[in-house]
Amino acid sequence: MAIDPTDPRSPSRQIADELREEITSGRLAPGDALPSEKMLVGRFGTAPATARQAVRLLKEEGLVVAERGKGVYVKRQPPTIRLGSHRFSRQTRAEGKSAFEAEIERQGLEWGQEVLELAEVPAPEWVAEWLGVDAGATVFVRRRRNLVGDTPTQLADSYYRLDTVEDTAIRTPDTGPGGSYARLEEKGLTLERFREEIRIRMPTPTEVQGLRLTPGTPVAELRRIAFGASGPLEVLESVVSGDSHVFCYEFAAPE
Amino acid sequence: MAIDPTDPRSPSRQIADELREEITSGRLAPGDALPSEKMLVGRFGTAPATARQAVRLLKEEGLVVAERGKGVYVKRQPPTIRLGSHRFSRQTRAEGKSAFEAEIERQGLEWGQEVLELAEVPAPEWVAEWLGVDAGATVFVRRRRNLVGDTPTQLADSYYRLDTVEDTAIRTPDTGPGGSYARLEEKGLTLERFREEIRIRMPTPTEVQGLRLTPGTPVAELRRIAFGASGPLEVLESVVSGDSHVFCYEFAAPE
DNA sequence: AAGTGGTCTAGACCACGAT
DNA sequence: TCGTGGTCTAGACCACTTC
Repeated sequence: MAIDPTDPRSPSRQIADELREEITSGRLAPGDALPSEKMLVGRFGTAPATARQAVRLLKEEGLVVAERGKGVYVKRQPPTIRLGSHRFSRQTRAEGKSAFEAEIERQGLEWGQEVLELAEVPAPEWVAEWLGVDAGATVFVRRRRNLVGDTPTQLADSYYRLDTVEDTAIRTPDTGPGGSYARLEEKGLTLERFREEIRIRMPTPTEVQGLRLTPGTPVAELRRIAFGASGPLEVLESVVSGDSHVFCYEFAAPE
Repeated sequence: MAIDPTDPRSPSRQIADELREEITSGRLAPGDALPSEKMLVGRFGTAPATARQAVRLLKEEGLVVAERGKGVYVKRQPPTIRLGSHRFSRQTRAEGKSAFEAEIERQGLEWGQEVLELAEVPAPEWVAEWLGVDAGATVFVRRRRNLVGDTPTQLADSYYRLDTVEDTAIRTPDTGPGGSYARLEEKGLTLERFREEIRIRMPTPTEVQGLRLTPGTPVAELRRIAFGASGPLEVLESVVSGDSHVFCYEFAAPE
């Protein structure tokens, strides 16, 4: 139970491994408090900073989360949001629901959205390339934050060519029933296929704040391009917290 | 350039933000060395541990990587491996290439694979469910590690029902040309569709070692089920390093 | 030998939560 | 008020790399 000086692992590693074992074995369940720093010092006989280092390792692994003035707790699993290709069903749009909304309600969760910015901006390089416009051309961007319950789970920026969204509710805070895709189809711009790319990384400090992420939570960066008959209609970049999302895809075996 | 005591950010945050700005602005390019701990102490006038704390924040963000006895360097972008639905083309199998192999060679990279274990094991719960066998039933598992160049990038465990792989090279170290999917099709088990789920998390210490991950690198956990006409043929669980992979999917707009 | 990061000791003060 | 974690000071020793 104490530190073994002959062990090749450093003391902080030994403490971290011991606590991790208690977590994975279930002796410490999600929501349970870890021993406080002082208790670890007493139990293992190290300096406070060494006990802290051990707890920090577990935080970096995303196993535990500290709450200021209270203690360090084994992370609870947040409700999982499944993001799948069935999001883009025309049928759900007909029912007046957006892709995100449909996905959340299908799972019986509450839903919310904040519009952060509506603006005309110079297109970032990759957006210009995907939208098929000149580098630096002006495009319309819709930045928003999606909420499940009262916790933000997704930052999403949609980019459009100016002529695509001309005279549509996509340029206004409320896009109306069925969301922006419904507005595009009303204009005769039928969505035919999608391409998505998912990258994985640690969040920037801005994203940590915007998504209220706890340390040790990675994010997925999703880029989507929605194609109509005549070319790309929307390019989306979205950052979602990794601990509450699963991406699901189904596809037939190609030739 | 020094610490501002009136700044609400803690000194280590101020140093980290300053260094991050130098990285994102390009003044410190990928591969460049950060100022050493002692230089940071001289420049900002803090205790060594405070400078260390700043560097640790950047490591947790995955922006920098420390090399023992040398210094701390801005991370280089490793070559990106695109994992897309076109991996499973029957045509590439006909050319004698496995899904992974095809993907790598398409990008002009070198390829390797180590078989870690071939065994009959009791099915983990989710595998039993996906394969459609009883919980705890015996299944065949093929554990392997994929390499690009000499760096491991992917740990992959494939599970099969015993009757599926009976009398096939899938039970042997070398599955032969076209990989295991080619062997299944030779048996008349045609692959018809796939379902994939991607989760994002921080790696376990075992995975850090197995994939030679640097601190601050998240991983993706990919679960795939391959369906034949008569039901599931293979269930795969794969862990891939987040900093060298992009997942790509294309799909038509569903009804 | 000199420089680097990794870890540790042994304290200190602060902000915050619970009582 | 007391216990908690968050941050800091001011050193120390070690393992490793480079010269």
